[in-house]
Amino acid sequence: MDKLSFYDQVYQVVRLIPKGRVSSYGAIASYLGTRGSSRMVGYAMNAAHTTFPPVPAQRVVNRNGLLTGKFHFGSADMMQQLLENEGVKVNNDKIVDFKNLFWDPAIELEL
DNA sequence: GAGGTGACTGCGA
DNA sequence: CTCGCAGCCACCT
Repeated sequence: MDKLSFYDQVYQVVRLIPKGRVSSYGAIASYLGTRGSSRMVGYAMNAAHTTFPPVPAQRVVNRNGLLTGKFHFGSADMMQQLLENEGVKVNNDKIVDFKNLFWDPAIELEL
């Protein structure tokens, strides 16, 4: 726990997100016990592409299911392409039926 | 050591 | 309903 940096904790949780599912920054932050630091989760994603194996950051979106960080993938359409490739429908940079595809580690990992 | 940044969130007007 | 502001904390320069 304490041996891993906050980033590493975020990376591991994000990598646990099943294919075809999505999660939110706040959910991950809350699971890590830093609900108030939801920004840090997003910030961690900033370095996600520098880690290996790469973190499926496309599965992580904001509380509204909006692809806020799409621009950080290099191309604005990249994130949407990746999501659709996994079976997640995206419309106007927003995940379709987000609440249904939502994956909360605090609940899923609790079982 | 101190300051600035940020892929968010929640509440208020 | 939409827009704006403040809080939050780890990492970087």
